[in-house]
Amino acid sequence: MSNEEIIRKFREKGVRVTIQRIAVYRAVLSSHHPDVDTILRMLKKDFPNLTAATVYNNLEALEKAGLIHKVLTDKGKMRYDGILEEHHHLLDTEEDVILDHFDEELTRMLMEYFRKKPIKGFEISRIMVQMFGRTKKEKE
Amino acid sequence: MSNEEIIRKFREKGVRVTIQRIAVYRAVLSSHHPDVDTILRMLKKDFPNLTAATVYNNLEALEKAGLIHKVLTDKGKMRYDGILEEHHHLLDTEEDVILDHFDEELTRMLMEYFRKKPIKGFEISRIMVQMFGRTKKEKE
DNA sequence: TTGATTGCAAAGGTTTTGCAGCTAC
DNA sequence: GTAGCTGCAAAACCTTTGCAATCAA
Repeated sequence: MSNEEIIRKFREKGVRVTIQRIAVYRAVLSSHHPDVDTILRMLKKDFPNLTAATVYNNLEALEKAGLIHKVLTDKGKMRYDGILEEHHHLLDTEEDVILDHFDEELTRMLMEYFRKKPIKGFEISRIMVQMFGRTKKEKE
Repeated sequence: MSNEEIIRKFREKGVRVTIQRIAVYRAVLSSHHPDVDTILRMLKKDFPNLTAATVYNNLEALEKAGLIHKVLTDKGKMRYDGILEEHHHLLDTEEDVILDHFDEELTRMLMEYFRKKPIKGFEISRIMVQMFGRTKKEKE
């Protein structure tokens, strides 16, 4: 994505443009669920003075603007996701594994369900289904 | 629940019985998604020497035994849930609050959905929907 | 008896905060 | 000009670990 494109996106969302913020955004887009430390390491080359505080600040700003999503690992660590596509999780109850599960039909069905049957006193912004179970062993 | 009942449950699951463990289990059952600190404070009266380490140990043991569930807040904090009945969660993205959402229709709809459209290579035993969003302020 | 649990203290790791100087708008 | 951002250091926070004494089975 070109810088101009990113800057346009930021402006659209009322997000201030700084080179660090653009870099953080790029880092999230270009890697798979990075955590803060990973992002820091990725950007240290270009921004030797960059610190965790700034990365956190920017991730928060980008998330508030709806440009990225926060994902929590099973251990409660923050990771970030630049793919805004809704997805769900398969959690292995024995092996501590989380798998992404993309299922547009499911997502749509749930959105529709809650549109018809809203929850009193709660405004939903995102729905995620967690399926607990076991990964089936494949015959070999 | 009587002590005898709890002890029977523990034995059934092969969980060692200690008074601290019983107390931690009671604390989870009797409160809403408590975090470790809340449990500690609840039990300090009766167990002045109780420490976080022991609470963590016991929560882990109880979770492994399937007697309670671990839930992660939107902020990545561990909370525990003693309700094993199927239900869903509303997670406040601002306030570190978890609300239970009982909705049999939703649960049934999802079970039906996955019965018709099973996930290849994964056997579902429990489905939980997490809805992230904001608790709406009531007009006063 | 022996393997698990407790409680204490300390460490570990992640995220947040305060603040002075700087920057985008 | 001013509200917001950066970078630094320190603090805050939550969870885990090591270990000696104790306890359940």
